[in-house]
Amino acid sequence: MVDIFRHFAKYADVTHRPPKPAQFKSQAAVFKALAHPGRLLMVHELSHGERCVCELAALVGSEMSTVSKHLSQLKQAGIVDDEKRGAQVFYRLKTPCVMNFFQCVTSVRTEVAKEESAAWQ
Amino acid sequence: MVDIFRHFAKYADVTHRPPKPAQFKSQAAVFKALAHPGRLLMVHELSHGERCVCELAALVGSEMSTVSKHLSQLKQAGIVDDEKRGAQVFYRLKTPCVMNFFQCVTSVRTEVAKEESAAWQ
DNA sequence: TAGGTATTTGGCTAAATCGCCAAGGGTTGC
DNA sequence: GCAACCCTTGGCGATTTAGCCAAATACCTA
Repeated sequence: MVDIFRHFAKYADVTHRPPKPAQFKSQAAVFKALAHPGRLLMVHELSHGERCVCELAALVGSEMSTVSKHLSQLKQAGIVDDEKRGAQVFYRLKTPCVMNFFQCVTSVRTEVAKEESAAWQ
Repeated sequence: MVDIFRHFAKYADVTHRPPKPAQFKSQAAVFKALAHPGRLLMVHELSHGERCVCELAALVGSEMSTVSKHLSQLKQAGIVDDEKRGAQVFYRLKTPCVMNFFQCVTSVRTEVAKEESAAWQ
């Protein structure tokens, strides 16, 4: 039987934490916030600069209340930050490194698409 | 009124595609596959090398049927690949660049934790 | 103060997800 | 063959998520 904990035990030694995956739950929350086409579109748009809620609502074509909840999720995950100026609330990317994901994800998807098209041959 | 499509129109010009967010749906599927603590733990483990299903099931402490479905999701998203050898099925990371996510996500979470601890002062 | 705009929150229903159990298929070894 | 093991699939109830509407809140202007 292989010792499946050998790598994880090494990790636990470094962090001085029990091998319980609490940090994975926290990290999963970030990915969960990005796991929605509309929210992904908003993040992409925010990479060009800050936007108010009404602009993003028009972009994704949903109710403003829906968009507001999506932005709340992104804020909760630590991906965006908001600032109220007058009657409007402007959102901006908090951690631009999130945009680095897109290149990798795109490569993943193009690889998948390549295989799917090959399956039709 | 601000022209909310100015940036998106530019993007559409480059890609020669309509501004419909079909690619965002595809990308969201990748993030959705990573949006689970158990799957994240498995991906992390697979970054050290290939593992069979029973090893991963013991690692996350779930039924093998549950783990098998999780791995199926990761495979569907193009993140992992599988190979059957004898009675066992080994999974491995297909796109190691996925691991680049973790550093950024960790920075996001530590930033959030910093703010949360500051809120207790 | 009243009215219009911008945003958030609550509530509701439909849909998706999760994890378990049971059942089935494939492989190894006796 | 057949028993044991590895893995996948189907199905089920419980939980979560999505998106709309309505209501509440905050701000600006007249």
